[in-house]
This record gives sequence, structure tokens and C-alpha cells, in this order.
Amino acid sequence: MSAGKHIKPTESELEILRVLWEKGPSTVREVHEILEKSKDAGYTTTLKLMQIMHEKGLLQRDTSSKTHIYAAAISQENTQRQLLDKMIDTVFNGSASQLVLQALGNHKSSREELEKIKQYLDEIEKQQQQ
Amino acid sequence: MSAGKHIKPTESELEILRVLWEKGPSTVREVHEILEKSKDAGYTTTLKLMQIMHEKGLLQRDTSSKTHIYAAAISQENTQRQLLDKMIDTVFNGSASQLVLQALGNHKSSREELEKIKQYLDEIEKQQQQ
DNA sequence: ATTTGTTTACGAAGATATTCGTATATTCAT
DNA sequence: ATGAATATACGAATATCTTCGTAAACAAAT
Repeated sequence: MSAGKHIKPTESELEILRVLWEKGPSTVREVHEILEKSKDAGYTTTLKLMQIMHEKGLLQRDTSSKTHIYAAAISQENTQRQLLDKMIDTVFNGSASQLVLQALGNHKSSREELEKIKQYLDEIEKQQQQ
Repeated sequence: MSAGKHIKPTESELEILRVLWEKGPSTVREVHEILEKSKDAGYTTTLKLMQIMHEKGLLQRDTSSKTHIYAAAISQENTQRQLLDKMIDTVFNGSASQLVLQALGNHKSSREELEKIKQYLDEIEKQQQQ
């Protein structure tokens, strides 16, 4: 079974998760130095957030050495799916395709990406025929 | 010019906006009676929320009669676009197509809807060729 | 006119999220 | 060993969101 059901990371928590998903297990200092670039918060703020996230079960941590190592406890894919589902529900009245059209319309997707999507659509249609 | 740039309705505010988008201008009572079905909050809670939303510029209101009439001050489409853009940014690392694949994969879309999306993709590709 | 019901206005409590100061512990270089 | 640098822990201030109680204004019915 997957990590959690009702995950709902906050804005700040998501920023931290993104760093950990990208970089893998990291110290507070490492995470903080990346966040600092785009955000302006003190070191202890990042620390506190990560501690709370650990309490909530959003992060794992390794305390075997003095400097703790944190890692995401929930997968990026699961989190994306959950947040997306929720957005479809609450913002797009349950219509995934409405969201898709909106997403495609407002972002220049590369030809390659569009092809990938079309192939995917074909697959889905085939499956539905069975 | 359009209503606002950095709109960021909260969870509760979004519920109210959805009602107003669907039903058009309404009284607090009308909105509340719909919210009551799925939520459990008092009347004055809804009132207060709508008052605050008016202060924030999310709602317009007509106070010409004793019972005020509220209406959404931001369009559904704009709001959807903004929230979607933000999600693409913060959750999908800027990749709209990644979001699209995720959305299509996890929701049973009707054949019709899928066709619509494919047609749309074709149009986009044609435009890109020019 | 008095009561009854509905509405808005106001203020404040409760919940959650974000921020940081300060204390304590640990490491490392001297 | 002492001091400087860095880490965690803790508590609390601040901000924002959500909730509701209560009062005042108003309308309609009796």
C-alpha cells in the first residue's frame, strides 16, 4: 500500500518536498540553501518545518549522526495524483478533460510532448474498446 | 482590465465561488443553503466569508435592497487558469504535459471527451507548423 | 406598537501555518 | 581544555483562515 491517504502538504511543505524529491536525502542545511535562493526565511524556520513534517509523517529522518538526514516519505507521483485529483474536484467540477484542455491551451508544449500525449490517448481508447 | 492578478482563493472561498459561478448572483442565504448540503457550518460563517471575499475583491455586491446580492468578481476560467498554472509550477515542475498525462491516466474520461482532446491536440500541432 | 423572523455588522475565539529567538548539545580547530 | 561554529530542540510570537455568538437594523404579521 502507498504511503498515506489524506496528505495535504502546505505551500511551504511542498517547497521542501520538491527539493528532497530532486536531490534525494539531504540535511536541513542543504535544503535551506536551496530554498534561500527563491525565498527569504531563516535557517531555524526551515529546520522547524522539516521537524514538523517528520512528525506528520511527510519526511523520514536518519538521526544516526549528529547532523540529521531527511528524506521525503511520500512519493512525488502519489502526491501529484492526490493534489491533482483534488483540483479536478474542487476547481474543475470533476471534469478531468476540462482541466486537460485548459492545461494544453495555456502552455506551449513541445511537439514531442504533444505526440506523447496523443499516443497515450490512443492507448486509452484501445483499452476502452475491450 | 481583469479582476485581479494574484488571486488565491482559499478552500472555503472556492466553494462559495463555485456556487456563484453556477447559480449566478445570489444572496447569502441561497449560497448557504447549497453549502449546507455538503458542509456543516453556520449561516453567519458563510456571511462572514462572503463579506471578507467582498473586501478582498473576490465578490461584488449589490446593497440596494436590504438583502444583499453577491456575485463572483473573478471569472471561473481565469481562476482555473491561475490555479492550474500555479499547480503546474509548484507540483509538476513546470511541465504541463506531465500534468496532462497524470490527469488522463487517473480518470476515466469518456470516449467523447478523449476525442475532443485529440482534436484539440491536432489543432495545436497545425498552429505550430505555421 | 409589539412581536417574530431575517439580515447585516462586529468582534473575538479556535485552528493551522509560518516565523524566529534562545538555549542546549556537539564537533572541530586551536 | 577552551572557544568558535554548527546542529537540534523548544517555545512562543505572528499571520491567516475558519468559525460562531451577539447585537443592531429592518421588515412583515399580528
